[in-house]
Amino acid sequence: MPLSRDFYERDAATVARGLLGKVLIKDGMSGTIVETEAYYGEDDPASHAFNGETERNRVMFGEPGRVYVYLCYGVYHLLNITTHSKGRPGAVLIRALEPREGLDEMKSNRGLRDKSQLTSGPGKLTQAMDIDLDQNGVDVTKEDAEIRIERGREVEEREIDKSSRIGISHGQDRQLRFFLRDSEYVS
DNA sequence: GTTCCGATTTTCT
DNA sequence: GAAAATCGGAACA
Repeated sequence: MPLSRDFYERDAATVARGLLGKVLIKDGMSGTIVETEAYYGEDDPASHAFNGETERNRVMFGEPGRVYVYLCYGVYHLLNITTHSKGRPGAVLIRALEPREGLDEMKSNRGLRDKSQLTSGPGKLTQAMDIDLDQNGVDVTKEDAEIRIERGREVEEREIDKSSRIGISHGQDRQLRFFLRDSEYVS
């Protein structure tokens, strides 16, 4: 059973923390989420929503629990899940996974054999799972959705570490990156 | 082992 | 015209 919409209809940092240990599923491939980042709206200069709604970031302004995919540096797709509520932009960037099922297909998609390199970064995991703009707007709370997120194991507070977000030039003061301290798959 | 650089596209100034 | 939520390969040590 996918997580319900209530799960996503909360503060972005709360959702980012809560997603650690959950399982991302697509096309028979799956992985445990081990690293996330929270993004807000008009008060967050690092967020795509900072300068208001555009065609690209529209889904961030819609209902929570949806996939927001966009192209980074014109090369890599990055996977986010929307949070907060309709009209209040927010999203969680999925930065890294620990591969669980469908390893052969992920290796094929990445052209790699090394398991630890399969999904240890936001651009890598979308390549491994074959995620691109086609998945933008998918509702991850639906049982038959192309991309789903289900309950994995419960994560203890002591397993979680946090830091500043990566690859941004503004808003580095806030500790909005969350990851499993001992995971080998963190970027 | 580390550091540097290019790819490529959307958005905003 | 520049910057952006990245990655992998090349160059060097």
